[in-house]
Amino acid sequence: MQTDRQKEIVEVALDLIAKKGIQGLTIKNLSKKIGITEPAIYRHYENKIHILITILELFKQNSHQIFSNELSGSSTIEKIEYFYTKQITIFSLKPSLVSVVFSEEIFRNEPILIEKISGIISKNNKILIEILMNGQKNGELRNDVEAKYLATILMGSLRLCVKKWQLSDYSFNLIEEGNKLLKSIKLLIVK
Amino acid sequence: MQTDRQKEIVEVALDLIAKKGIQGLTIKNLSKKIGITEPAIYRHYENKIHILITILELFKQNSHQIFSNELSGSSTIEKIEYFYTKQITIFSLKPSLVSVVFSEEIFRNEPILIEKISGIISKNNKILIEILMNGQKNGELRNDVEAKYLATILMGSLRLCVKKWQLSDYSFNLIEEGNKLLKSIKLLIVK
Amino acid sequence: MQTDRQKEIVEVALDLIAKKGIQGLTIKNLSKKIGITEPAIYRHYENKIHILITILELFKQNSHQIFSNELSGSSTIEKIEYFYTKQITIFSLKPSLVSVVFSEEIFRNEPILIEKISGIISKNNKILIEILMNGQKNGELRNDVEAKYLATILMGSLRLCVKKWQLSDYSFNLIEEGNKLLKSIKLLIVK
Amino acid sequence: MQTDRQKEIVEVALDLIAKKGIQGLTIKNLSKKIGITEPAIYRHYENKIHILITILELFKQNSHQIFSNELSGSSTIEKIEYFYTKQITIFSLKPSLVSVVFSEEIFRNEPILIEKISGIISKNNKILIEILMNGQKNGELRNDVEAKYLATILMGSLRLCVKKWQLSDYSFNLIEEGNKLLKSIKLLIVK
DNA sequence: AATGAATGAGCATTCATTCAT
DNA sequence: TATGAATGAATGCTCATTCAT
Repeated sequence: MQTDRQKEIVEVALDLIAKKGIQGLTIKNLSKKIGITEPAIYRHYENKIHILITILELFKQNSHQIFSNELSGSSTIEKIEYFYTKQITIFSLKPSLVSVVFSEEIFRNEPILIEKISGIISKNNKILIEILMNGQKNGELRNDVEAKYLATILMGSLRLCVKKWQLSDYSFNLIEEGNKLLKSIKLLIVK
Repeated sequence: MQTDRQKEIVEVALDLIAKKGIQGLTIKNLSKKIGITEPAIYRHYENKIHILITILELFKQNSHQIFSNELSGSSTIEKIEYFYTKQITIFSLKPSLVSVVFSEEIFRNEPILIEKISGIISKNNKILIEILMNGQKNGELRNDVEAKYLATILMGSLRLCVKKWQLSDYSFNLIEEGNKLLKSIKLLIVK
Repeated sequence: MQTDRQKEIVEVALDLIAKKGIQGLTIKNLSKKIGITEPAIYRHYENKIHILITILELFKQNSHQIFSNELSGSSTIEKIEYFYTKQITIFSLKPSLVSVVFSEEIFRNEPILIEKISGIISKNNKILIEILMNGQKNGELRNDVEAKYLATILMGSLRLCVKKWQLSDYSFNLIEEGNKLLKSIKLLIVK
Repeated sequence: MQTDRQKEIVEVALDLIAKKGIQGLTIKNLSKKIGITEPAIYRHYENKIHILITILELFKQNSHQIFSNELSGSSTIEKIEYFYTKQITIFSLKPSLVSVVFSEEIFRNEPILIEKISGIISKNNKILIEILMNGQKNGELRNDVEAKYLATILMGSLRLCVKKWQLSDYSFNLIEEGNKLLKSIKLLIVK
C-alpha cells in the first residue's frame, strides 16, 4: 500500500523529529536527507500534513497491535506485561518514535492532526480500562481503585519513564528500567 | 526584578503557547497581542530564547515552591497531597502552563533550553524521591517498591491526568479528577 | 490533422481557462481532468505554448468562417447580421471561448502568442472595414462616419456585450441581448 | 492615507502588469524593481491581493471622478465628451492602466477581486445609462434606441479603441483616434 | 520606551518540463 | 502511447532580528 519511497520519507521524517523536534521536520531537511529535491517529495505525499497523518496512522496500527486479541486467553497481568514490554521494545528499537508518540504537542497546528491523535489516545485508554476492569472482576487486580485511575497510573508511568529516557539522551537501558517499573506497578495493583 | 512589561510578555507568551502551541509563539503574534510593535519586544528581552528561559525559570520557581520546606514537619502523605493538589490548582488556574510544563518537546531547538528543562526535571525527581524514601524509612509508605519507581508513578500519573485534561479541551473538572487520582494512588502506596 | 487526444487537450484547456482563467491552465490541471499523467501531455503537444497556439488557430479559423464568402451575394446588413449572430451563437454554445477570444491579456507572456493574436485581430478588423466600406459605397450604410470607426463600434459593442455576459456569470440570455444590441446598432448605421 | 512607499508599490505594480501582464506581477519583480527585499513589501501591504485591491480602488475613484457631478449643468453631449476625453487622457498619460482597467481577466483568481471589479463595472454602467436616458428625455439623443444599448456601444467602442492601441504597442496617437471615434459616435447618437 | 522600515534565511508549495522505462 | 520519478526555477509568505530615529 505504501511505496518504498513513501516508507523512506516517513522513516526519515521520524528521524528528523526525533533528532531536532518537530521544527526539524521541513521539506528541505527531508529531501536533503533522502537525497532528492524538495518538489520530489510531493510526488509521494500530497503535502507535509499527509506525512504527519501517515505517521499517526503508523502509531495507531502500532497501538492496535499492542492491544491485539492474540492474548485473548491470557491473564490480565500477562496482558499488562505484554502491553508494557511491547511498547518499551518498540521505543527501544526506534527511539525516534518517542518524540512523536508521547509529544502530542507536536501536532497542535492542524485541527485534523489534533483530532486524529485525540481519537487514538482516547481509544487506547478505553481498551486499557476494559482490560483492567476485567482483571478486577475476576479477582486478579485489587478493586478498591477505579480502573480508570489504574489506567492513568499505568500509562502515565510508562510515558514518563520513556520520556525521561529520551531527555537523558537515551543514557540508560530502557528495557531494564521499564521492566523494573512494571514489576513495581504489578506489586501495587495485584490483589 | 522583572518589569511590568516583561511580566506581560511572559504572560502573553504562555497564553500563545497554550492556545496555538509553540508554533504560535512568534514575535509578531506576541507584539500584536500586547499592542506594541515587534522591535519593542527586544527592548525587554534580548531575544526569543530569553523569553523561553524566563518561562522555564518561572516553572522552576513554581516547582521549588511545591517542594518547599514549609511542610517540613508534615507527614509524607501530607507532603504528597500538598504536591499533587498544589500542581493541580496551579494548572486549573492557569491552563496555559500545561503546554509549557509537560511538553518538553517545545524546548527542543536550543541546547540551552534542553539543558535547563532537563535540570529542572531531574532535580524535581530527586526531591520527590527523597520525600518518598523518607516515607518508606519511617513506615508510612510500603517499601517493597523502590522509591525511584514510586516517583515515576506519582509524577507520571499526574502528568497524564493533566495532559488528558488539556487534550479534552479542558472539558472535565481537573481538581476533582486530580483528587480522585490522588486518592487512588494513596491507596496503592501506603503501607 | 489533429488526433482525438489533441482535440481533447484543447477542449479541456478551453474549459480550464473558462472556469479558472488563464492561471487555471496548468499541465497538472489539464492532465488530471483528462485522466492521464502530466508527461503524457507532451506526447501530444510539444509544450504549453503550442496548446495555446492551437487555441488561437482555432479562433482564427472561427473568425474566417464568420467572415466567409458564403455570403458573397448578400447585402451588407445581412453580412453584419450574420457576423453578429454567428459569433453570439458560438459563445452561447461554448462560453469557454469568451475568456480566450476576448481576453488577449491571456496571451501576454510569449511574444509568439502576442504576435499571433495581434495578427488575427487586425486581419478581422480589415475584413470588417472592407465590408462596411462596401456598404457605404452602395448606399446601404450612412457614409458620414468613417468605416474604420464603424468597425470599432460594431466589434467593440459585441465584445463588451459578451464580456458583460461572462462577468454576470452568464446570468442573462446572450442571444436575446445580442440581437437587441444588433438591432440598435443597425438603427444607428443604416442610411 | 497611503504612504509614499505604498504609492510606489502600486505604481510599480501597474507598470509590471502593463509590461508583462498579470503574470509579471510577482512580489519578487515588485521588490526588485523598487530596490527593496521581498519581505519588505509585506510591511506595506498585507499580501499581494491587497495590492490588487488597491489598484481596483484607484480605478474606482478614477471612474467616479469621470462620472462626477462637476458637470451637473452640462448637456448630455458635453457629459459624454467629458467622459470620453477624460478616459482617453488618463490612459494616454498612464498606459499601464489599460491592462488593468480593461482586462478583467486579470482578476479572475480571487473571488474578492472578481466581485470588486464586477461591482465597479456595473455601477459605471448604471451611471452611464442614466446620463443617456436623460439625454433621450430632453431630446438631445435619439430615442429609438434603448439607452442600455447606447451605453454598451459607447463603452464598448472606447474599450476596443484603447485595447487596439495597446495591442499595436501604442503605435498610434490615442487622443487623436479617440476624438475621431467620439465624433463618429456623436454623429450616430444625436437626434 | 517605542516605532517604521528593512533584511537574510527559510518555508511549503507549484510550475513546466525531462528522462528512463 | 503512456507512466513514475525527478528537477530547476519560481512563488507567496513568515520568521527572528536589526537599525536609525
